[in-house]
Amino acid sequence: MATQKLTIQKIADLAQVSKATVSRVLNDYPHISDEVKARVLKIVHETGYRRNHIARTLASSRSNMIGLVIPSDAQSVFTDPYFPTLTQGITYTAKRNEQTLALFLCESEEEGGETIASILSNGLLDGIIITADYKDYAFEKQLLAGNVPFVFIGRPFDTVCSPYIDTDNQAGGELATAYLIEQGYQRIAIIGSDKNTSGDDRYIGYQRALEKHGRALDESLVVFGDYSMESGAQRMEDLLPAKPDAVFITSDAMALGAIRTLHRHNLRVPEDIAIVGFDDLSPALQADPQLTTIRQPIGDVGSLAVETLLEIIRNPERPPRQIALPVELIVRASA
Amino acid sequence: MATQKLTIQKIADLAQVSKATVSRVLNDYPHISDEVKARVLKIVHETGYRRNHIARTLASSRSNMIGLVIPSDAQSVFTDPYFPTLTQGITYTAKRNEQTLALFLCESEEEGGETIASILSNGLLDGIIITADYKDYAFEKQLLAGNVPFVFIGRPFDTVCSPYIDTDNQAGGELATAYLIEQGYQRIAIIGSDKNTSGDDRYIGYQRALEKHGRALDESLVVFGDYSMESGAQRMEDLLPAKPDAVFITSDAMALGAIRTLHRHNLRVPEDIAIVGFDDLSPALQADPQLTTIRQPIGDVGSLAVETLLEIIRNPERPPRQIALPVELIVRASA
DNA sequence: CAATTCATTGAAATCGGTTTCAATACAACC
DNA sequence: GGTTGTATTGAAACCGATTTCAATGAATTG
Repeated sequence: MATQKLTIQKIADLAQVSKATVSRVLNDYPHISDEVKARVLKIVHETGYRRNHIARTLASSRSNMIGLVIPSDAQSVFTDPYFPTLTQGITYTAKRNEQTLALFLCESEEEGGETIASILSNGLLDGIIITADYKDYAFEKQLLAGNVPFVFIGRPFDTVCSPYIDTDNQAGGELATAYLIEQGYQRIAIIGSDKNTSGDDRYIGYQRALEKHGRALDESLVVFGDYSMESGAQRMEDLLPAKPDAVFITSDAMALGAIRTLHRHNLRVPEDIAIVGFDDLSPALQADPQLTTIRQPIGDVGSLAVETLLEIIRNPERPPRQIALPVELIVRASA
Repeated sequence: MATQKLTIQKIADLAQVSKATVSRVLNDYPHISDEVKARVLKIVHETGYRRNHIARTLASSRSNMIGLVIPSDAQSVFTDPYFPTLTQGITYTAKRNEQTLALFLCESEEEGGETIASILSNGLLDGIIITADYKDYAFEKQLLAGNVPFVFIGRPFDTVCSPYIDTDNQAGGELATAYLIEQGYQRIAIIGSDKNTSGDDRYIGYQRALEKHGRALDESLVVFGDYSMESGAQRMEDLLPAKPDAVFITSDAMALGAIRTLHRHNLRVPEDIAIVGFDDLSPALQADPQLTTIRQPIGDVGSLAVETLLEIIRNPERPPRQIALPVELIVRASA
């Protein structure tokens, strides 16, 4: 079954038309007689011909290929269920739009810059999606200087004009905290993250909820980790002397770690300390008790990023869209 | 900073040589005078010129791009930390070899077939890596019929001649079971998986260890799940009437679920029932107590898959390599 | 010194498509 | 009937590199 190489020329010969006509048929151009169209399609079908992606790209300067750049340290891509979920949403929507997805993981800032430089200049990709959020973005300048469309996932620090898709972290923080207040908890702590914009926003939401309910901010109830399980365990340790009766923990992974710490101290969740997490990814269900948490539509963020990117590719003039998707409180057993 | 489009022709003009010469310099061909070489490189450096990847591919029919195909149902890619870890190893090694990685997730058998058909015929990829293991592979025939090099990850059912990289699941099963035997446990159960070759192999290892130690196989101590946390929880429930004092659970995620079931029954790990898992991915550390488990070098599997694939691409004649990487027992608190 | 080899370079073909431009044919209009 | 417009098609240019082939000149050989 030696699939001998089929080119558009061979198809043209078989159908007794020119290459140009075959190309037009395949690209669904108008002004082709039904007869010719049928003849060409028949041959294409019979032979199983498929256009060479590379040649199409070169000629049309549209590759139908987009990139996903994840400039993150090895550890978190590994551990954090955030990335698989996101990737899932992206690949799914990319495929639905007949886009091939290229994946770039970068382990250092420098490597990220190099990766982006190479993408910008080698003409392979129609556009790129970049997970931002936790770095002060030198990349943004680089990207704006190039002419490859891009969309950030998560709000980059200090961005003015770049398109991004994020979740509504402030609303999430407020929702979580307000829920704890309404449940009657008095000393509501937060384990936040000060390494990224989402962490900042969730903390802002926390503050806003306290304020709205006339509660003062108690600095001793505020600590910051880095979203990882380990940091959750440690920060909870730091928090115990302040005797909180509830904690808003800004990632489920940290919540998992925190619960372990509480168990070690023979404190029960939620009887002794209530917990609300953030993410609603797998750790939320793995926790014992299962977490009351804020659900972020991570998959949708990925989907929307692809759609937004494709829109920009098609219509580069449009002003950039900056979107924050709504979040939702999921009540389970931990609060 | 309008990066006006640089082509090899412009570089050639600037350096006052022909396109061909520039190409040779850039590809490090021999027989170029040092003087010309230096002149060209200087211009290239000054202008920041980079070759157009697409054009190179078309002309040389080498894209330096490989694909990773994951034909898996949505759920597991999402949940299972196996895939991120694997992907990590693959992207890392791909990058080190200056390969771009394209990612394809397929949610159904049919979609997988279509994806592979398209890869096989559109000339974009130099080769592909496919995660196998849990499907009876119609894909294998399809791949063998095409002329794109490939490597499987995990041993496909019934493969004869296809190259694959796997971990030594039989040895792992034997190691885990033997350890439990040596620790003096008497009624050693297994929660296996009968949906994939790795599950079969781990079960074979379990049987072999029993046999070597002169223990009879007790059917009531053998149940099968599907590697997921939920199935772990359920199968453990099924297992309790048989009163095991130790369980070899063939994935850490299942072990996590199983431990939850045990806790619900007020059974303690490892005092009442000891557990050995398999994988040594994040769930192993999230479990309480942390899992004694079999470490699979998943990242290495990914790396090796890339290297093997590149070797095949360079040298298609070589007979296919089928490799099983060694595993290792990691002793923690659960047994 | 003529003949041969070898390093160095450029012109042109090539990869497999898309797209522009011009040509033709046929219908519609004044 | 001549003019205009429009649908349909093909020839050829083009995308931006690599690679083949031939040409040149210098170095080596007999």
